[in-house]
Amino acid sequence: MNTNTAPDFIRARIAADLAAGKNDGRLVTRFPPEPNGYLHIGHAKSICLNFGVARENPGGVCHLRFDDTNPTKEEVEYAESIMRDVRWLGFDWGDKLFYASDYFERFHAYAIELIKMGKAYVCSLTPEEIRAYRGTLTEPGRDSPYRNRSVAENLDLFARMRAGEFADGTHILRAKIDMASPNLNMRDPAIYRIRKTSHHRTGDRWCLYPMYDFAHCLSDAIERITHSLCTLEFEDHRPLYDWFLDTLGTPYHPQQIEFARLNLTYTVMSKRKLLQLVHERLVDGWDDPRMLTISGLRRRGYTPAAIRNFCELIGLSKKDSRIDMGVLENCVRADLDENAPRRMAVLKPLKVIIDNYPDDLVEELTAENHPKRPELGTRQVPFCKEIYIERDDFLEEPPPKFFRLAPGREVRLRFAYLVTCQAVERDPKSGEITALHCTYDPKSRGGTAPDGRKVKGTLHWVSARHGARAEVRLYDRLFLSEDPEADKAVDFKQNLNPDSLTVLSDCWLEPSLGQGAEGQNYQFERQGYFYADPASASAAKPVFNRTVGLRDTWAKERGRD
RNA sequence: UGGGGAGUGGUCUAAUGGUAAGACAGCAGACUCUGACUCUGCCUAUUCGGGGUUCGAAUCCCUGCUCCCCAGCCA
Repeated sequence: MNTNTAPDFIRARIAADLAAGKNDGRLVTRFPPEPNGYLHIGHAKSICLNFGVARENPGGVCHLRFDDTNPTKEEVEYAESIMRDVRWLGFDWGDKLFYASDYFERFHAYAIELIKMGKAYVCSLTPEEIRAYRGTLTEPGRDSPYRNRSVAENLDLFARMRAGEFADGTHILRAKIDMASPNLNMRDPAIYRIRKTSHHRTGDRWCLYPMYDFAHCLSDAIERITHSLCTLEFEDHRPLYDWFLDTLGTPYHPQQIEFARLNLTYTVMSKRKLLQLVHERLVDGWDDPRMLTISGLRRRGYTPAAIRNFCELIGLSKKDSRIDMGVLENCVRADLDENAPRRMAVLKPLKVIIDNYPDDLVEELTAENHPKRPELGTRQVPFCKEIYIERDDFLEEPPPKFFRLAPGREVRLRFAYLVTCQAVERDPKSGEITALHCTYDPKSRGGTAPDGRKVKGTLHWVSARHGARAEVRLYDRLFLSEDPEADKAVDFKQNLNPDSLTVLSDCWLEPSLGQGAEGQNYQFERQGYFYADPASASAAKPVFNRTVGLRDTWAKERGRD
């Protein structure tokens, strides 16, 4: 699918490193999520990169490492969902599962080393004071009054911090770097803060926890990661990443390389905002099919292959960009077109009575499961005098180029018969069309007339006497504007699309779809791809989620008037 | 008027001093028992602007502009 064979700048660099014999020819990457939320499509890009690069190179390895250094935000539920999602996407970390929290003792030892070198100190300023001392983007910061505490005093204080003698926020351990650095990250950044919170893995063993900048580079070094790939916003953390490792003289010094994170139109990607949508119940949980989380996409009916292909297609660079949602949609269409079995389902039913069809006759007609893959076989679909067709497939006054059903017009019922509309039945009060009367050509069984006459329109249908009733959920984009976060003055939730979910509860499925379809992808012919919602398996009637509609040039044509 | 990044068709990505390529979108058509799929053709960039070096510049130099990130005891 991706015809552009040129490697991206990261793969090119890795290839060069490998060719130059760097890192003894090893290649080790890592995917380092914080277990503070569910994975989304943006993480998929990183997962495909890190695991992909490892898979592509002989001997390459990718670690899954939980960056669990902040117990106030992290939960096991998240860690579990992350593992499930990475696996579902088709990647395997083997026995390379790590937790930053497993290194807490080593981090602590490194911190003490820093103190002994005179490169770290306990600062007892309040958070507000620290901010004031930090200076601004254009003014240098000022040294903390605690900056010159003796090594002995720092050691003592740090020990007492660990022992739990101090309350949250009263002291932190800081690196002693340069309060005048133009890079704010270098103005004596925090290394350890006190958090009397129990951790999802270490319980109450610790009351002080390392900061990201300290923990991440050390974790990478401990695991002997060769290429530490992260997003652009960490670019100006790289000097700090390098400072810690150089200052401590770790046996190994990984290379951090940054790339642009994924943005998509009509959605938000930050975990913080997704969490808000979940907590404020604006969506139906992390796996709401409108969410661009991995679990949401899964429940929507996306396939791992489609997501992987998408990640490959969009490329990799350092340029801020926003990918059109249509690209993602095309990727599932492509996968499902090839792999999803076809079925017929009527979403907005209109009854059709075939007047010249025997009252009690039921015929089992043969329908192919996939037009291009005969090996996927056929199925039998019952046909009788009363059927449903799609309301949109009939128009009393058809406009030009409309070649579906209309009074006096003949169309084909897919895999069945040619029928001609003879009369319209309507509600005398409302005038609403309640049913159509048609006649069929008995000689057109299967869908072709022996005289070879052509009909332009083919409609899908379901037997009104045999079909299974179902609920179908149609999803539209979650937000109204391409970039819901564009206007910083407006809450992004103001941009939510009120019509992002449409529930159709009077849908009719061909009988083969009535039960046991959960977790299956189908194409409902002429409509789109649908996924039998596993979360609704116990509902009274089957529930199908629309993954994505078929490309609809007729709708486009209509949209022009 | 600090620091770090980035600017190539509508959108992504490639071309790494040798004369702008691919994909998606769009448009037109062919095919069709899915107005799908597939196929064909077309369209859109003198590469953010301005200078310079060079036989030759998207690539190198100078200069200007625009956008993104950084002032958490978040990651």
